[in-house]
Amino acid sequence: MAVTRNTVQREIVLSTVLSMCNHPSAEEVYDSVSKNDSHISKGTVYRNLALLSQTGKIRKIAMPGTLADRYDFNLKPHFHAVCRKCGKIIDVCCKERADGFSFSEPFKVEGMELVLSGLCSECDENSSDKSELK
Amino acid sequence: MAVTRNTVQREIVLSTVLSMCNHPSAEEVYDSVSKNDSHISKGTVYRNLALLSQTGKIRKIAMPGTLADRYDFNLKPHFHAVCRKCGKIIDVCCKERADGFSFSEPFKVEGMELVLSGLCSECDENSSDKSELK
DNA sequence: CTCCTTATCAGTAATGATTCTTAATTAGAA
DNA sequence: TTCTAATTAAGAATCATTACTGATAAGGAG
Repeated sequence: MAVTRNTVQREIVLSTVLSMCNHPSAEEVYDSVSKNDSHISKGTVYRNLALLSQTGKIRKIAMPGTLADRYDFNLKPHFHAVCRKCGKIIDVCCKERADGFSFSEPFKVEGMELVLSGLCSECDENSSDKSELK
Repeated sequence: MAVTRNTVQREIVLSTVLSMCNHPSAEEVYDSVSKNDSHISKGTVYRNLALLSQTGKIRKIAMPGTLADRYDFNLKPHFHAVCRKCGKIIDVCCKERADGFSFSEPFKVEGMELVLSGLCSECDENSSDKSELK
């Protein structure tokens, strides 16, 4: 419903994410924006990252636990692996077999967290569907 | 290294999780404990849930985004699906095929988040391994 | 059984990521 | 150009979780 406007802030946030190839967090996007271009408030960065991922311009990577969420310019379907020590994120392609992961670089898998999201049967039936939950 | 003691609080937290079959969050465990048994402080509940999952008594389900983490008494390997509306968690068995998920009850999949954790090649090599990252 | 070390506790302040609030600004249709 | 709703900056608020502090108690040594 909402009419989406083209703002310079939104354009800067988008181009910043597209220029960063390291799955940046909102904080890192904010830092990069602050360093390079004009000043954009942190709330605006968060809001635009959410908006851009909703409209499919970028992709949001919801990290487990209290780790900060990341954003990805790569829209092709793939999964991610986080290094427990340095926090680096590595792309993972999922082949036909469940056990056949292929990594963009070597990675020692210690654990995995898969969470599917959607609707349970009850909520699907009485679907006044407001996306109550985050 | 740390010698683990047997405390009543730890025993209560464990038995509470074991008695709850609905993947409770730390807050829900705290509520249940407060309602039934004696008083245990919230910090103690959090600490014991972490400790119990580290020692393999229960399993921690790190939820993506800002959703509260959950705990599971079921140690058998399986994944989880969260309802976007009511937040209910449903068990998912992963068969041989990547596309072959089987659910404990009907669920409409709208999205999935898979995050592998472990060590990238650099961190694996210079492994003074302190688990710096959460 | 008593003593002693130190893991653990209760209570609460602090943290960190994210969202919300409010008043001012501005994109873009009329 | 004018008007209005979308957007912004700045900072307060929220929420899950962790850290801190002084008090308590588990369990091995004697």
